[in-house]
Amino acid sequence: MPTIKDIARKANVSTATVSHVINETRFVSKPLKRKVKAVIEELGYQPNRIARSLVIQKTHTIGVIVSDILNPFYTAVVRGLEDATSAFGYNVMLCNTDEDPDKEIKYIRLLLEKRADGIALATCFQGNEHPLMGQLNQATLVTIVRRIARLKSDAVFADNVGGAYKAIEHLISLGHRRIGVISGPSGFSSGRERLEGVLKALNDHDISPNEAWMPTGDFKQESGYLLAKKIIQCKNPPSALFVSNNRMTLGALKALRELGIQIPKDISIVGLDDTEWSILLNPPLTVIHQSPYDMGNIAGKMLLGRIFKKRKRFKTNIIPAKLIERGSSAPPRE
Amino acid sequence: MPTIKDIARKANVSTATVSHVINETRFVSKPLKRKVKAVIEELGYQPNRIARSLVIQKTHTIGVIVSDILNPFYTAVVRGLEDATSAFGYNVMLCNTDEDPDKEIKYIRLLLEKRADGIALATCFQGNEHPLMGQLNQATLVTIVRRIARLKSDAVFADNVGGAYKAIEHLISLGHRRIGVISGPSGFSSGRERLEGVLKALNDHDISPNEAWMPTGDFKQESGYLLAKKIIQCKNPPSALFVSNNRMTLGALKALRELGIQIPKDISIVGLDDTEWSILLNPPLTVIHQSPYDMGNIAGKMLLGRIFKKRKRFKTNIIPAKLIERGSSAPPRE
DNA sequence: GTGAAAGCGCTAACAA
DNA sequence: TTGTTAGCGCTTTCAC
Repeated sequence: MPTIKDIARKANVSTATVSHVINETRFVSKPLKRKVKAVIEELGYQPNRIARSLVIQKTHTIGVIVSDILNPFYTAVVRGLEDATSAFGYNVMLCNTDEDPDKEIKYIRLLLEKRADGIALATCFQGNEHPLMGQLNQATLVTIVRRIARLKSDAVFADNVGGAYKAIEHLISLGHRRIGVISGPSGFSSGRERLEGVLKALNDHDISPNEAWMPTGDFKQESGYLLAKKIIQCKNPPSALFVSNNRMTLGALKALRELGIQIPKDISIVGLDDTEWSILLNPPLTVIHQSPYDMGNIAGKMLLGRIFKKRKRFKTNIIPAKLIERGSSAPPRE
Repeated sequence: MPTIKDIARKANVSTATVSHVINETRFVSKPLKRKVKAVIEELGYQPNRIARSLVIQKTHTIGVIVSDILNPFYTAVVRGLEDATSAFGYNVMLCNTDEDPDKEIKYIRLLLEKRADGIALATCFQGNEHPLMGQLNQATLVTIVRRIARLKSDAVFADNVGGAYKAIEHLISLGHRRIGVISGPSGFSSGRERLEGVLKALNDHDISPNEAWMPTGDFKQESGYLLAKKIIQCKNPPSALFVSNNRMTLGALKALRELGIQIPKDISIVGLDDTEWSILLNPPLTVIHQSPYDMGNIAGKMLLGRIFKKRKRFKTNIIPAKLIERGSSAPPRE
């Protein structure tokens, strides 16, 4: 594989000249430029970006860490990030943690050692701390989806409180007062804030929450399945159910189908996250849409902004959530 | 940011020794080792893998090029690839082409210049050639999903012929003889081979294909939508429909719903690719499952195999497709 | 057991 | 307008 030296030798110029015609970083006369380009073509020269990165201290690589790309929410986040950054010549390194803290640590270290120019992190650590806080604080970082309270960084989150509030408000406006909720782990800001929105909405309408209808899941399909069954099978089930993420919604819908529950006749359902299949269900699913693509896209832009301009103050960007009313929510039977 | 020299100086050893304790690549006495590690810890040293890559000529990076990660099929492929390679310390660079040849070219060049150790390519070029054939032939490459006939490389494909054959055979076994098919572009091996499987199955059962029921789409949702409408609205519509990829299936299902067509009463449906929502539909969707996760996983392993062992002969791996019978296919009305 | 130093393939300051 | 060369941060050969 030819190097810049081979090109220089064969074209009778210096490596500096070759470098400059490749990067258009200083004037080179027409004839020389032509000759260099011809030799590059002839030898099939491919500049070595590793060497280049070592010198310029930039890799044009962005790392993105999510729990699982198979979750369409994260798929969209990653796609948004890719679109935002690839337009500027950046590549994205995809890292799936499967909610495994060890994997997250491993990946952060790897991205740091590979000198990624930026990292978008949807952490799987619950709580306000992160074991790699020290290094993260020095990195070009944007935290996404889940907040790490003690970490100073740019951030992009969904409006979890608002989204959950809208879901509950919608059900209340339909006449429901017996409302079940499957929430997520309170260790995640997303879980905590969604529950907060739920409680706020209930409180604003003088409905006191019923513990039996409000179990906490782990954001995974299986727990949506199990908890939905539990809620339905309790002596006095609610007339409406809000499920606070798309995996658990999937599980809950499976449970309802198995139990032969009719939606929305027997129970109204509102899910969190719109998906490509929401509209295909019978009835189509009412959801809170969180705009994951936009979240990723904005995260990418914030990262680029920081890489280019070196802003000082950190910014947090809250992406609005909106209610999409479809057939799975209707007034209660009574 | 400290370098290996800083560590060496502070620990009173040579850079060679530091390097060797980091990589465990030659014996270092206990005391020295301890001291070096202490200094590394103290300064928060993070080895620079860019510099390392330049020397060892390995980046531990795999590039994967697909048309769109938002398509759950590719999501699964990428996830499988990531699992296979990350276990060996590799990172994956995600590249979405949106079926845009220019983007594909750009990404291949970029991956080559960044010296990715391997590339998994699901091309968007139709036909037997690839404009970057020369460079691809020298790269560590595995072609996936879509074949590039003239390219010599390892390969992983679905059994498109067999999958489509099973779909049609299933419908025939239910009693259908009026079978519609929405195929994909014949420029893609996936489109061509699926149609081949369809025709073979029809032929094996002495059914002559009806052109009016067998339009060719472009693998995108919109074309599934339009073509399904067209098929349903023709004077003499079929009693069963096979849709040859998941995007077009999504579109076709939307069209049927709009037209108020009952599945499987009015028409039986078989889709290609299982999805997380197939089972939630009413009725659940009968599909041909292609094991995209396995495809990605195997592609990753083949890449690693080639990186480690430098095999000489190329291998092509055909992943079997299987029929998953669910409620959307049933005997015809008559 | 350990160290000195060449070199991986580039960029860019400095010189001409 | 172009060339020389130091150095980016590592690995590894060769010497001791």
